[in-house]
Amino acid sequence: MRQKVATIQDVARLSGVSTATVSRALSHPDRVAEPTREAVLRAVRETGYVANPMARNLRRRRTGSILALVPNLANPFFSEILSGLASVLTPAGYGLLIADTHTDPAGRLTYYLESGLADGVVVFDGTLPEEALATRRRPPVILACEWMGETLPSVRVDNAAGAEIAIRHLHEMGHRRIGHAMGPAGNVLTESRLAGARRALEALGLPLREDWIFRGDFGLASGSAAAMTWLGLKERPTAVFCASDETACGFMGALQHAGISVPSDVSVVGFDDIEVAAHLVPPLTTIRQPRRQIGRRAGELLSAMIEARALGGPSELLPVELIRRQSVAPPPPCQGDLP
Amino acid sequence: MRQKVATIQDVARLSGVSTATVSRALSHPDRVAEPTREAVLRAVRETGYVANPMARNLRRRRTGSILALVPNLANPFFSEILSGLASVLTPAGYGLLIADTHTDPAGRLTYYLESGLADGVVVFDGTLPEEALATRRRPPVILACEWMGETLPSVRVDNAAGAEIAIRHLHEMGHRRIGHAMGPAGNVLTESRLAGARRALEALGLPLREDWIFRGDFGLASGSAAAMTWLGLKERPTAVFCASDETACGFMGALQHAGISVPSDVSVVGFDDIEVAAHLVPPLTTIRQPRRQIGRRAGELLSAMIEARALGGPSELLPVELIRRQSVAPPPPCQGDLP
DNA sequence: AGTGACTCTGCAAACGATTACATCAACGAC
DNA sequence: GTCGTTGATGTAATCGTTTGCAGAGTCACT
Repeated sequence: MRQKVATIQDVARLSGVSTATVSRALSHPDRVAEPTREAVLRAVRETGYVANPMARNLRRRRTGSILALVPNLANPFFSEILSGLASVLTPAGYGLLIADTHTDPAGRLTYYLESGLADGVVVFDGTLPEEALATRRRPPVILACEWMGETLPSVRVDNAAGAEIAIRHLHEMGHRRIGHAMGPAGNVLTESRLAGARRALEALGLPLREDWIFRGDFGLASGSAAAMTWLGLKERPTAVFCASDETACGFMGALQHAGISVPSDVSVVGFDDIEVAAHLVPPLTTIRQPRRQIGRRAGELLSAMIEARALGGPSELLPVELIRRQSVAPPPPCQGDLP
Repeated sequence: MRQKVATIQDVARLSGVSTATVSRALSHPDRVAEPTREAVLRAVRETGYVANPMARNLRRRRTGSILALVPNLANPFFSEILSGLASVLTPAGYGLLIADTHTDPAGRLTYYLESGLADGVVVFDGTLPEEALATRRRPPVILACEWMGETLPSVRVDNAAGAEIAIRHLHEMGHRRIGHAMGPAGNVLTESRLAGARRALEALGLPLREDWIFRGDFGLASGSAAAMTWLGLKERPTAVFCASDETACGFMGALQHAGISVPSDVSVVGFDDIEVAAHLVPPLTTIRQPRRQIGRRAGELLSAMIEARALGGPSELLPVELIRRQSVAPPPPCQGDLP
């Protein structure tokens, strides 16, 4: 029951010109005489003509869309970044195609890159095999948040620096026994936040005890799990730096459900500054990543690469910021410093 | 610096057959003789040939993608639904194109529908002008969560019933003074949750006082705002049913920051069961919407419509469920029932 | 009047696949 | 030996644009 849609031929016939002229009247208005243009536009209005994007793209050898590879679409962390991305891509004439790399079969990934399905790709998943992205005849690629090696351009924050700021803040508030709830093993963010935390602690002359490192995956549940581990500890850290806000939220929640008070009994710092952080009880002190801006810059740099037909381009490091809220307080007096 | 990619012609030449045979060997393997097929496949491997989707789609008169119109991409409520959607669309051979209807200019919307950019559309934004969707020569459209009139098929939950369940639960727990934190005006979800709440209250012989209705927009901030209003009330409801979990979270947070205790001083019920709800303090009692399943069913129904070349199709109502957690308790004894 | 220069438009060739139709060989039945 | 059938392949049209090239007209200047 699909209507037959008007083609450029119909418009040409109706306005008494050739299809070439119709095409020009629409995409290069200044290359066609005023009266002709008007006739064409009238015919366009009359037929309701809209150019077929497939045909156009085939001819122009482009696709008009950008592909975002997201590790897990269900993770709200990405939604705001995608929103920033869309806000710059749409005006630039690109559609945003989204694929979830965890639910997609792995082989599909190279397909995405080689098929010419997109004019450019934004990769949010640093765990993708690097060689998959190294394939030739691929469109420009930019990494957002996560990154790999030095080869591909990326937009991200200085994660290690963020971790250092978090640790130093806890130290300034008097904490000497500091733990860390990690992200997933093998992830660059995990590694560099851990490294930053470790570096800061060493600079302060504090040990990062192995049993104060809680393995996780950035998720809520892994925060709860860390809380359970914390509860079982004989010697507990008085503060925990969580590798993500979600984890911090799960951690605080589980602790409080168990009757532990935050920040009186234990202080918590997160990472990301997701929207809910300010509304938690207590409001979460955290390291803010400018997520919307990450999306925007990724989009801008990528369009520039496409424009320039370049496979490489500049990277960008955006600033992080410590957001002080109420999940951090001086450590409980009874516990004192380590010797 | 873009590599010249292999076309079907190259494969044909290399394997010594016609392009027709190459095409058949790839898309209808059983229609071509065994040895020929092998020769073709070998040539494909050798050249690294991947069919150009633009050309294929042009010829097949399809696009291979589905468009999701989301009111606000930054809202995590949608991420899990989109994830469910992607999980059924990808295996079915469709890409997921996403557009944010709030950042996109309005005119763009009709363009999206009429341009033939997508083989089908999932609309999450019930506030779109209905006539925009009524346009002819549009692809199949399905509404998810929100809905309009009776014309278009939709996948959603029974919002009014959900609201009734919430109210009845509060009533069973002893509450007689019940308020409601609304969603945005003019939204169908807002209307039907409000209507459900009102109906349940009337059935129980309880008034829904005007000053116990807090206007909002489903967001966190509007929850905080409702809390401020609540604090300023002379006569306060002992329980508030919030139209979304985000709002409930903002509401509880702000109340607790002001020293009010949940659920001892006031009980709260949310709507949605977003992931964080279980990790809040106290864990939030809420009405669960099967979000991932909403996405999945929307995808399935939409593919069926596309398959059948039908502009209409069945709607689907998915069940809601009361998730009892700890944000609801009997009302404080001192306040008693209304006369 | 001849000559560039310039503007506007049309012709027709891409773009890269799919597929209706034609062709041809092999085969079995009569 | 002929005919119809079947299966594999090739030929060429088609999808709906964009765009290089060329032709036609106009104008100004020598």
